[in-house]
Amino acid sequence: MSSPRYSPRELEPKWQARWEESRLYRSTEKSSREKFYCLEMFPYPSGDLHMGHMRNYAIGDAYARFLRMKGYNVLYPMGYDAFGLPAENAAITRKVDPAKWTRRSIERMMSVQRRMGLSYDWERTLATCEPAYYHWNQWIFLKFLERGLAYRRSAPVNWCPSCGTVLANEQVENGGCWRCSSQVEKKDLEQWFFKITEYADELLKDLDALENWPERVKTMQRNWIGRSEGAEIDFPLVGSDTIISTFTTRPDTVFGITYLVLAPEHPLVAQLVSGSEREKAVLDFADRAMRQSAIERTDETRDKVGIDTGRRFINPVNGQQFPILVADYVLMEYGTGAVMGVPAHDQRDFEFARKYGLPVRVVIQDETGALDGDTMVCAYEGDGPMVDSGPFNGRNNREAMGHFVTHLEDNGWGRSAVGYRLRDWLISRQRYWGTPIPVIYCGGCGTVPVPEDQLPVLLPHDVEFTGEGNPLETSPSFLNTSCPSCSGPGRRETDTMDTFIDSSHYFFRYTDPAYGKLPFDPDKAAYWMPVDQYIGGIEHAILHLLYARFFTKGLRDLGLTDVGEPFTRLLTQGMVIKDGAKMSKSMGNVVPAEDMMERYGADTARMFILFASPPEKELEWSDQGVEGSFRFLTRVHRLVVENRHLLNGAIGGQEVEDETARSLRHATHRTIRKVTDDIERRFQFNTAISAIMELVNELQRFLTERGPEVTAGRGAAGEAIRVIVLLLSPFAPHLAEELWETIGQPYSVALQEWPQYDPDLTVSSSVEVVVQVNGKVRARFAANPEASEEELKEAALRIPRIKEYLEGSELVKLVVVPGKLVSIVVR
RNA sequence: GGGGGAGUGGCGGAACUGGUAGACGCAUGGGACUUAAAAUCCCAGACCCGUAAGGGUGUGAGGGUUCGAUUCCCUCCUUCCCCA
Repeated sequence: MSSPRYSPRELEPKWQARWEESRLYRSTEKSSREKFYCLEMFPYPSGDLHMGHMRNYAIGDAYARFLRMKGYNVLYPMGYDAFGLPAENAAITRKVDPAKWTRRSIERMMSVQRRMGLSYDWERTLATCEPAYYHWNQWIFLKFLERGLAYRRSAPVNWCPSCGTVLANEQVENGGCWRCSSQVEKKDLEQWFFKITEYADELLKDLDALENWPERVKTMQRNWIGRSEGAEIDFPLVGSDTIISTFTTRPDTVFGITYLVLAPEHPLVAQLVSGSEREKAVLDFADRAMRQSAIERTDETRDKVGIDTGRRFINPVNGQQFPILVADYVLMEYGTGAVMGVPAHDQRDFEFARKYGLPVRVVIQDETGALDGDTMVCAYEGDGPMVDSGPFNGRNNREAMGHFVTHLEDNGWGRSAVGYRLRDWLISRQRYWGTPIPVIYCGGCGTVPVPEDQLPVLLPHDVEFTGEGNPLETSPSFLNTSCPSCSGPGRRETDTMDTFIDSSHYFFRYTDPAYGKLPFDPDKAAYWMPVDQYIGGIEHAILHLLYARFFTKGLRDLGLTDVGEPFTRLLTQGMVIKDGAKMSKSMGNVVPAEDMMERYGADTARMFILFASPPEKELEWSDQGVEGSFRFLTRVHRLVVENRHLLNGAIGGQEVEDETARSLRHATHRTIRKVTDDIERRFQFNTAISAIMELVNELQRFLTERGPEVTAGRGAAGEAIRVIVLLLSPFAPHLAEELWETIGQPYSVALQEWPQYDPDLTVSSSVEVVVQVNGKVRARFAANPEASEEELKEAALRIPRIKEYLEGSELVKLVVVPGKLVSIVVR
């Protein structure tokens, strides 16, 4: 019997066209089925679809297809995170319009995604660079402004000299720019911020309820938010009314304070030394320190440098006076920009105090009770009884912690306080290809928001891309406008928004991407949100996932949604590796997705990606492995085509079955159970695919044994074929669709119900039981799975080989695990 | 420096609740088919000793708990990620 070859090149485009034309994957809210929102992190359209993308989509699509067959009403959309630097750089170097460049890239990206045969509802596609989308960035900005969640202030900011723009704290990695790795500088600039710190506590607390997020992502977010409890303490200046406030997590050490250090940026520095003979020296020092990066300044291996201001303060708890210094290792961004020095109980303070000859005063003793500030060689950071601490002497420092705060509060010296590492989100970018911030500056009225009915503020086209400065400043038509308030001349804000704003609410927009009244239709969002399964790279563990959570809470507080957390379940996929290194252009080890599909077809590529590794782990690329997946699909294709006549008869149960047929049916039903469980509960596609391979092998053995006519067990074989096609359809949808038609079933395989297993057919009639003697496997025997402990014990002891082991020895212990093993201990 | 993963044949990986380590696949060796090759199909295989039956060793290293540990606990090594 000859059969047509498996030819993905013909078969895949054919089915893709058919799916599109029948609008097979369109989703609507009008359904009695339970909703499921499955989402992949949308890509930045660079034009190249790399293996990381492909892996992301192969996982998401398999899952979405599985859920549809399981009976859910699935929303599975795709869009493009289309603002950003590469488009603008192309404009500078090649003089192409960023909008055109981006549109072309999106088209290229989309065509590869279509070739993958992904089951997106393409009618919901969006691109964040479209005015219909970024309109809503501006709208949300205005609402945030009204509520005080957006504000402008001058602050020392991270400046990337190479990108020519400022960066948020989250976008600085190891002191470098997250995009180009250039060393980040500090600059004082007027910038727009979003007040994410207002939600710091909620963002932290709600992590606990995200049961289906990877623990490490939650840990990373917790560390990033960095909540710490402690106290804010006020220190009066000697000879002045001025007060310096510091935050500390160790109020129990206040009696050990021997100096105070200010950050070079601290606003009081200039005032403190004004007119004194130290003025010049201190200001010069501060100037030099500020020019260094935060990384250099806080490097713990490096010598700390400071300078005395000559001024002194009073420690309110004991009335003693100590010096105030300025030092480079204190940063203005953390706490209040002032740090109390307790050298006896903080190693950094200790090193600093020894270097500058500052006193070291022990207030917590260790177990020897012999700590002495003058002789100790390192700080004691442990716990113990308090000494030299007034009313607290003799008490344990940990236990007294709360009482210290009360003591401070009662005397008006300070208050309990909570500190966060999280800073407000700096959203201004001095770039063209982003969302214009909808604000106008008027000589008379000051900063005036653009009225809602004048949105969107569109990006102008009369701009020059020189590579220097913000291109928006070269556009007179954009720059010059009239004040919405007094109609006088006004000047538009030329900063654009951080593109992470675009990705902070796009998942709401998918629920109705054309909606014109608000960022999204509240009713539709109420139906679809939250996202039930989100899939993307671990690199977004902090940035995007934190911003998106913040926005969701912000939108909730605007009354647009009841949802407080956007993503119920999160899957972070592992990287794609080749030859032991991350697949990247710079490594030169990239395997282009398009080439893969050209050679083997989309189904093979998808099969290999899912089979080679579980989704969360790294995936080692192997060209030979791909070959293997292709061989498997070819084998399935031939097997089904050559045996399609078997489907004409009855399926299972309705004919006399011999033992071999019965065992094939068992294999079929156990495979259904295994594959379902692997996808649904374990999210482990590699083992699901292995299970299908095993069933294919089993079926092939069966058919070879029976010969082409298959007199007995036709039903069992037919059932296996049908099940294989169905189980395969989430992973290799084109081939499954083709084979489904081949075996005479109605279009489409994607609309079929996921096969169910018959529990009776998953129970085997016999299990192999292992007999261990002193922990070593010495024999095996077949037993009834229901056999009692007593029966198994007797059966094991009857085995001649086991008898030999027992001869001349004393049986010490015997353990029986029903259905599994008998373990015998002898001496 | 702090926090969190990971370490299993030649390779990717499996072993889900402490119960037969190495499923499935790749590569390899042997065989069938073929004039030949490709493709396909069948068989073999952790390592060591042994013709074999069988025995011993084995999940990064060392120790512990247990009748039994890839799985739990302690110490250490290597590596990756995050934060400094």
